[in-house]
Amino acid sequence: MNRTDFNGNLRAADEGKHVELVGWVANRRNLGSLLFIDLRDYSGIVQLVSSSPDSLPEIKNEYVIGVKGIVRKKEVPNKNLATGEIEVEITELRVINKSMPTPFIIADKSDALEETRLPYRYLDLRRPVLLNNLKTRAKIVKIWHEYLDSKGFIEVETPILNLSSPEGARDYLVPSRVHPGSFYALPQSPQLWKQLLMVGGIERYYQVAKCFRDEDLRADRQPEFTQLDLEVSFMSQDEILSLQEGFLARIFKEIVGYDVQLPLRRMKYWDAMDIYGSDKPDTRYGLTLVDITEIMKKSTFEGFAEAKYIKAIVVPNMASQTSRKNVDEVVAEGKKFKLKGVTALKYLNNTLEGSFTKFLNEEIIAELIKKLNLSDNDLVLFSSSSSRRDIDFGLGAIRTMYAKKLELIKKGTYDLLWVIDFPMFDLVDEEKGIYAAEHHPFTRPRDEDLHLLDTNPEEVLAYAYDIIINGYEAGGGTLRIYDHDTQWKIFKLLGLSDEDVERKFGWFINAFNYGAPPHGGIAFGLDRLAMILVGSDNIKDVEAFPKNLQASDPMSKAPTPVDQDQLDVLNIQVKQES
RNA sequence: GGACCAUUGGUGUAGCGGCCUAACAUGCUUCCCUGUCACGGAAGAGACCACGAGUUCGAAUCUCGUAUGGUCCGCCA
Repeated sequence: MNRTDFNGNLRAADEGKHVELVGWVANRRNLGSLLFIDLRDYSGIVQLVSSSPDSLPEIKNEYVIGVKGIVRKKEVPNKNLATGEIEVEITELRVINKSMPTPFIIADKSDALEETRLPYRYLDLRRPVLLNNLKTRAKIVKIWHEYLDSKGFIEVETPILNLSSPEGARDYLVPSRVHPGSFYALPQSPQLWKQLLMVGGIERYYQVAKCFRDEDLRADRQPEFTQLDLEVSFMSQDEILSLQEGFLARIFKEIVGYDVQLPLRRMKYWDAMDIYGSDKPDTRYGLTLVDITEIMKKSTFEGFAEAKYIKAIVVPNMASQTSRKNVDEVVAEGKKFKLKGVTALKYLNNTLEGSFTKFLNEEIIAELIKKLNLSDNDLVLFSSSSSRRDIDFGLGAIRTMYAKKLELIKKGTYDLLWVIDFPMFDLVDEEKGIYAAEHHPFTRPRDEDLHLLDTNPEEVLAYAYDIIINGYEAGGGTLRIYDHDTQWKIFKLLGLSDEDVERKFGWFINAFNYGAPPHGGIAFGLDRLAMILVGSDNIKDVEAFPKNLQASDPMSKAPTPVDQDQLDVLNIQVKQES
C-alpha cells in the first residue's frame, strides 16, 4: 500500500482521484449490501463506501486497514466533517492489523473516565480531541522557537543531574553509583544554570526545559512538566515584558485566532490581592472585594474586636435564591482558607436582611448600602480576619466559587495580564523574624526599596512579574540579583547560615564576583498554556503520558520497587515497613 | 499530613431498606436492511452492586474500617 493522501485532507477538488489510504476503522455502518467505513488517521476522518461488502475481509472497529479507491462527491454532504463533501469508493481493501474490542469507545464524545482511559493511554490518544491538544502544544513550542530565534536567542540545554538544593520544592533525587551515598537532583527549573549562562556572556538564552518537582499533584499540576524558559542580559523589566507579549500575541492569534491587545495590562500585586483576593486574578468577571472595615468596626459585634480586615463581596441578583445550605457551602469554602466565618446579608425590597443586622444600626446599614452600591436582590457575603492574606485569599476563593456556580465565564474568551511588584518576602515566622522568598531568592529587590531591606523587609517590592491568563499563573519571572553582596544578604534574611550559603550556593554566587551582567528572565508553563489554549481545565489533557494524582503512571505502573541487585550497586538500603 | 466526593455488566450511568431474580444507554455476538454519517430494526451473551466487618426479619441501598480513584487545603522558593 502506497499512501497517496492523508484522510482528513481530501476535498471536493479531489473528485475522481484514485487514492490509496491507510488508517484505523473508527466506525462502520452496514446497510446490508452497502457498507460505510469511517477511516481515521492523524489528519482526520474520511468516509469509505463499498456496495459489495461481502467481497471484503472481516473489518471491525480499530482494525488498521489500507484501501485503494476513487474519490466520489456525495449527494448529501456531512457538514460535521471536514471531508464531508466526498467519500472514497473502495476498490481494494486489506487488513493490515486486527484489534481486540477496545475497553472504551474511541471518540471525542467518549464518556469513559480518566481512570479507565489512562491505563490505555495509547487508545485514548487516538481520540481526535487529544491528538489536537498535542498538535496545539507542538505549535506553541514551534512558535516559541521561531519567535526567540528571530530575536537572536540561542537554545542551550542545561543539566538534568544537578546539585540538590531543597529550598523551595522537594527534589526528585537520583542516587550516584560512583559516589556511594551521594545524590543528584532533577531540576526544579534551570534557574541557576541560566543565570550562569548570563555570567558566561551568552546574553540571550532559551530552552524548552523539562522540570521536576516532588510535590503533591493537582488538576493543573504534574510532577514533571515543561517550561518555556528564557534569560536575557541588559534588558529592563519593561523590555522583557514587551518581548514576551509579542510571543503571547502570536500564539493566541495563530492558535485560537484571538487578537491580544498590547501592551497587556499590568496590575500591582497588592491591587490584585485587595480587589480580586488573588495573585492570579481572572478579571473576566466582577464580584470584586470591597473593604468595609471602617464601617463594620462601628457595629456592636464583639467578634470584630480583633479583626483588622473586614471585606465583602456582592453577588448580584442572588439574595432571594440563596438558601441556608448555600450559605453553609460558602462558609465551608471560607474555612479552607482559614476564614472562621462568612456571613450573608440579603438586600431585598430596599432592606438589608439577615440575623447579623442586629449588630448594625440604621446609620451603619445606610453606609453599607452606599459603600457596596447595593441593588435589589443583591447577596452580600462578608468576613473578617486579623490576617490580610487570609481575608483576601478566603474571599477570593468564594469569588471564584460563585463565578463557576453562576457560569460567569464565557468559554472561548481570554484574559491576559501581568501581575507585577510582588513583595520580596513573606513573613513566615513572626516571632523569629524568618522570611520566605515570595518568588525565589534570586529575585532582585526594586532599587527604590533597597534601603528597607535591613529595617522593613516585608515592605520591599521586587522586580517580579507573573503572566496571568484566565486566572491561571501561566508563567512568571524576575530580574535577578547580579551583585554578590546583595545575594548574600538575601540568603541571610531567608534564614540560611553562612555555612549553608557557602555550601549550597557558594559555587553560584561566586560567579557574581567576575563581572555578572544585569539580567532577568521568565518561564512559561507550556502545559498550562496549552491547557488554556485548548480550553481544558485539566493538565492531563495536554500531556501525552501524564501521571495520576498519586504521581504514578497507571499504564506502566511506575514507580515500582527495584531488584536488590540494583540497590546494591547504588549502596542503597530500603527501610522495611514496620 | 488533612477534608470532601465517588466506586453497580467492557464503558457511562440509574436504583439509595422489601417492588432487584439489579434498570437504561452504549459497546460486543448473531440475523435483516443500497445512502448511512450518533444509521435503523430483531434476537442474545455479559454484574458474586470495590473489599471486609456490622446494624436489620431483610442491605446495591444504613454504619464502621480498608482499598482504589477524583477534587481541594497544606505543599508547589
